[in-house]
Amino acid sequence: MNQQQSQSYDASQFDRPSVTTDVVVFSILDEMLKVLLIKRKVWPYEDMWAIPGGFVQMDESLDEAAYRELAEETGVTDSDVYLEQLYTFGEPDRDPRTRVITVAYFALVSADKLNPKAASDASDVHWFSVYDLPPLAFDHDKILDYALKRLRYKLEYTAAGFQLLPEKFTLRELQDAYEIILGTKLDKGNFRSKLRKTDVVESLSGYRSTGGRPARLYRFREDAVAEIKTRRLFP
Amino acid sequence: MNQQQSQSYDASQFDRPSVTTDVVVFSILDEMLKVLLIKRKVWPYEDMWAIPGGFVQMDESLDEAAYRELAEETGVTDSDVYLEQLYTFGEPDRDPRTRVITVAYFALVSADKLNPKAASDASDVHWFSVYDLPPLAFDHDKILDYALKRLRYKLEYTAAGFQLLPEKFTLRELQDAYEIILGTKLDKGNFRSKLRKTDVVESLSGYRSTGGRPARLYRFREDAVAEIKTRRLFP
DNA sequence: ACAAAAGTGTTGAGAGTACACCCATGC
DNA sequence: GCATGGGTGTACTCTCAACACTTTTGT
Repeated sequence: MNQQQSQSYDASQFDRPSVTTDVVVFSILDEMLKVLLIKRKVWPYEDMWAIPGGFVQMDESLDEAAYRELAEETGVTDSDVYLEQLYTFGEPDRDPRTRVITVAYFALVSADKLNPKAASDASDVHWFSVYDLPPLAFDHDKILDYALKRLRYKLEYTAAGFQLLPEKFTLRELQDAYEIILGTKLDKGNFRSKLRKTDVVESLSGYRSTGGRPARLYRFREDAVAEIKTRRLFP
Repeated sequence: MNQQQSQSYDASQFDRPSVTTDVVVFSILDEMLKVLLIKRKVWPYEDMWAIPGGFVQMDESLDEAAYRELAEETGVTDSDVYLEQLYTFGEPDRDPRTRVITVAYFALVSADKLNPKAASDASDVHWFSVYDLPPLAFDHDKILDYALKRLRYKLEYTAAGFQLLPEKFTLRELQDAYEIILGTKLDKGNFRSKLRKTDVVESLSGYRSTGGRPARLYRFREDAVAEIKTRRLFP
């Protein structure tokens, strides 16, 4: 049945799937890459952890639905966050109750933007290290795997990682964030020289005292174009 | 309303959106990058061109729905084609009839795999050059833009482009395909030397006669890992 | 012999990487 | 002074990109 031939076809008389948006929320807490999960209270998968999400309302776009879910769970507003559509999961049997198609998003939130409730350890909301995850409801392990892959990929060729830091930060803190997410050590000198070339940060007048020499504070330049040419397979 | 709290929430009593899959089918015909469009016969957007697609059935996955649509329009089977989920479009007013959420896919099909009907110029099915498109129904211009961007991007760092060629091909034909899609001239020597390093093709015994020296035939190596490390923003 | 297209090699510029060294502060 | 972490420079290697060159066919 083609959409193009459907004037005489009244779709409303047929079964329609439910559509939800689920948001994989990442943040850096306690020097670990963590993800926000919610404990289910009801069948199915009762008492298991799940990615926050909910039904898309008839009058809101998918992005709006995702922002709404994100705000409900973390208290962050649109401008404070990086949100990107990830993938749409639609296996017929992924939810035993009914056909549910889930448009998954992933979000990067700076720890200092989280509201107290989301940052606290309520029994039904918890931040888990991505290296120490509990069993997850539905196919949410698949969604989380996918989100983590995309986050790492994104970080390697864009400046999205800045969304995980407070507005002012030192270069060491920035490098730490990258190392935590990518799971590798980076060279200090090379990290900084490349950063200088790409013009994505600007130095501020302030300093932050550390164990040794105080570190200059920087901030992200809003107008910076922070995408790098990819190395191509074929020239 | 959270999915997690929805045991007592019977979603079926609420309105649900319709969900469709639309497939942007690319092929190389007459040495041009072309896309398959279908002429609408009914309101809305009557007599305008549109990307082929249709409703997702309750017992099929999104991928299956996309494959089914693709087969209906082109006659190609699963194994002959590259198909990838693109993005999900869900603005509330994108279809004036009812709320429709569309999971868009893009496909690469070799011209020699197309069945005669799809390859012919029936009045309601037509291959358009991506540089000479008619006005499109719904938000299909946006979908097509997005698909083209992703196709080019994909081609630059994977070997997906092979799906657009017949099984046996010369290196010149491969380079032509890349030039057509990317819209730029490539250097013959560099193209070939990089290809040699990456081990994605193997030479066959046959030759194809051309205007000058005959060209050796090659085929794509199924087992080849054809993804390249991207150049990273930060080292 | 010459045109046309296949196919290979060379070379300078710039990017990537490892590592050494200097600087400013607290104790 | 010296430990600690911030900050910079250098030198070697590898990739990129332009272009010149050789090879094999048809006419």
